[in-house]
Amino acid sequence: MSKGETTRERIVREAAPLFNQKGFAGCSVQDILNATGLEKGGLYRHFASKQELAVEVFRWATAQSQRSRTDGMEHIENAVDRLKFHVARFAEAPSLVAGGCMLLNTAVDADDVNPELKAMACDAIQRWKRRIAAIVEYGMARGEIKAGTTARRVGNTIVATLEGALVISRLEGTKDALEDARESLGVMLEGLRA
Amino acid sequence: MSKGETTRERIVREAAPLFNQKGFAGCSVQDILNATGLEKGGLYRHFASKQELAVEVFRWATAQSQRSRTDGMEHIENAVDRLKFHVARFAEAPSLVAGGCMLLNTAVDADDVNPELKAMACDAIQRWKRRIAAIVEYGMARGEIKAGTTARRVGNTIVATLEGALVISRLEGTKDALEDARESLGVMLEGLRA
Amino acid sequence: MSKGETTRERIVREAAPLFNQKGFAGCSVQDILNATGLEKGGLYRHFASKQELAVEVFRWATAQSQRSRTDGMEHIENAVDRLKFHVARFAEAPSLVAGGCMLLNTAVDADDVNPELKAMACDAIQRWKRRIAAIVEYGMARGEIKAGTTARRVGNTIVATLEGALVISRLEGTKDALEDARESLGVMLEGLRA
Amino acid sequence: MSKGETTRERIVREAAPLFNQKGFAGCSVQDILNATGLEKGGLYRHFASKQELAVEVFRWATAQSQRSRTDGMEHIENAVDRLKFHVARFAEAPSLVAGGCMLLNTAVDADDVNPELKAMACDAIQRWKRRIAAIVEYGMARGEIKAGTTARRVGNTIVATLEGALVISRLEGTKDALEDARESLGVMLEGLRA
DNA sequence: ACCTACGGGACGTCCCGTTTAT
DNA sequence: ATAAACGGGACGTCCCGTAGGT
Repeated sequence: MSKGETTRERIVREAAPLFNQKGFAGCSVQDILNATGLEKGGLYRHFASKQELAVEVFRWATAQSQRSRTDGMEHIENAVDRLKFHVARFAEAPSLVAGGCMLLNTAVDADDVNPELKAMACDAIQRWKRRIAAIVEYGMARGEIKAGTTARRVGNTIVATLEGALVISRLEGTKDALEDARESLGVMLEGLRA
Repeated sequence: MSKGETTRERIVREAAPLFNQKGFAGCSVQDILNATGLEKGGLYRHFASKQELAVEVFRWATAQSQRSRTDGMEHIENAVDRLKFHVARFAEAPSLVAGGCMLLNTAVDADDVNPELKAMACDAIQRWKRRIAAIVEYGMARGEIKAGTTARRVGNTIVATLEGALVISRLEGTKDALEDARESLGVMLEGLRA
Repeated sequence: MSKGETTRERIVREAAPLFNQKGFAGCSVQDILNATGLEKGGLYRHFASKQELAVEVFRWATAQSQRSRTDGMEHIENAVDRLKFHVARFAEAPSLVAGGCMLLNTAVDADDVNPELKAMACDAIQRWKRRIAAIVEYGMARGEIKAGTTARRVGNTIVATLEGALVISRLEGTKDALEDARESLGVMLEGLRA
Repeated sequence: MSKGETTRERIVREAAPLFNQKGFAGCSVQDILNATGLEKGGLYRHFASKQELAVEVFRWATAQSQRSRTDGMEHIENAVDRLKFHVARFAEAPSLVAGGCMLLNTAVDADDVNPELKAMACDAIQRWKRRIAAIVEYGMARGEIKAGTTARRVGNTIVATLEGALVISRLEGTKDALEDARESLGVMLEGLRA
């Protein structure tokens, strides 16, 4: 890996928590320079604009967290158990990058203001939901989950509840909300068993 | 109401969607001047700082939305029905101010960056949760809800799921997520009946 | 005097030694910000460009040093004595601004590179020479100086010798060159007496 | 002379006027590349840094001009005449490199900013002054110059006056100042005859 | 010796939030 | 309530000097 690539990657990694905590508008290029120890020239060699860097950061963070959330999941046979495992994973380690779930933060931050990031967030959340729905369908095919279950609804509910709970958790400084969400989702998922 | 008070209230009302859509850092004082037709001096006569205005906006928006979400609710006798009504209300009219639920937006926007607003958001969300929990307890007292139900968990779950679903809905531009959330919460609430 | 004017003047005063010591190209805007404690916006409000500031600095420094070099001179009746007084003044206090005579420094710095500053330096040096020539002519009119003396030559010689000596003095870190120049010019001026 | 040495010397020769006219800070490496037709790599093969090149340029220019100013001087027997010849030489051909006397320019440019070049300029000017003083002493020994003449003062005066006059001349675009300096120094030197 | 990559940092424009004078 | 003044600082472009690879 060339020196430039190493630097570029390092910038992304070190900028991620800044964008995630301060938001796009609230995070200045200077903040990033301070964090990385670079100067303007050093940064803008690698990214054409703050926007381009933010996009790269989002892409990187999303890839990171998806990997961490699905790692080891495939070893669980039963679909319901697999979904419960996924929920538990999130409740235990909800964010890899300081500042909470970058997906949710970006969704809120970019919504009315940054179409490019908004589209990426939308895409990422739909991929996540589809992954859950796929497990539900797989479970129905295997007869582990009640026929007639709406896969899409399960996806929406799990994602919505977990993300909402994370916001509450962070606000309160407790894991309560995440634990309660896990519990409630657990009840819901048990109710799906065939 | 004096002329000064009217103007002050008008500023708050017209600034609310701007803060809500662009976030605190992303919304400039100039944006507010453009929206209100005032000049800088005119604005700073009413508010000592952008921060003070944002606080006022948050206070106003929170009061607004609480009123709208509880209006008429007290005519419903049964606790479970009352909770379902509350959920439905949110799913139908999730935000009064353009830009989504100001509570959630502020929670995400202010979290690592604006302690004053963060504290207010935390406070508001806890009041909301407590109101739900109170209904659960009232339902248990009246024998409408299973004894042993964890009131706090119901509050966390309803709030988390609704807020999470709203973010997804806005991102996707569909009501799907909100509808699915309502459905899932409906199932959960039916499960609470004694 | 308004606050802005005060600041503007302060910038000029504090930038003067920087330009004088580092030269126009060698003195960065950042150097000036550091010295004044201002930020970009604060500086560029008062000056449209680094060039404009440099011009202002030169104008100010020139006015300063002319005043200091002619102060009290007019009380000396005899023309030769007046010239000797002028020479002594320069030898004793050759520069008010750190970095040597701004006139000479600018002449050298700007010569092939900054027509605007060059023209100003040229103008200033000619005014200086003309002032000396005027004293010579006044001395001839009063019969204190030999008829037929070339006033212009006296001006050129005094200015050239003093400026050259100042450069040598600063280079060597001694007053030797300035003292020697004063002595030699003294001999020359005595030779002019009628 | 190897090809490498030729190129190195060519760079020095072609960079000299650039440094002399623009100053060290004002002359970019790119300027030198344009003048020499080299690329960055080609230049840095010969010089470790811009500073090293500047040093070499100064050394070269100083040697050049000393040679030209003393060439043929030794054929003049009488010390006063020899000094007058030296003065005349300077007045006629004051600088070999475009941009004026590199010695003076460097002295002014480097003074507060580049200790290495400053030391070299100081050294060069002192060697020059010492050469003049040596002629004065030689003249006194031969009985051509009044006993008791301060050799050092003559050196300082000649160098200061010539250098000062050159600056004025270049600024005004006339030879006037140099001619006047020659005339005045001539008078002074005649006054030294035993 | 060329060419390109690299990070440093100068420059100036624009807009920000606040204060002040009117 | 307006309008201008004020200083802070964000942004991005450009070029700088240097280092490596070819």
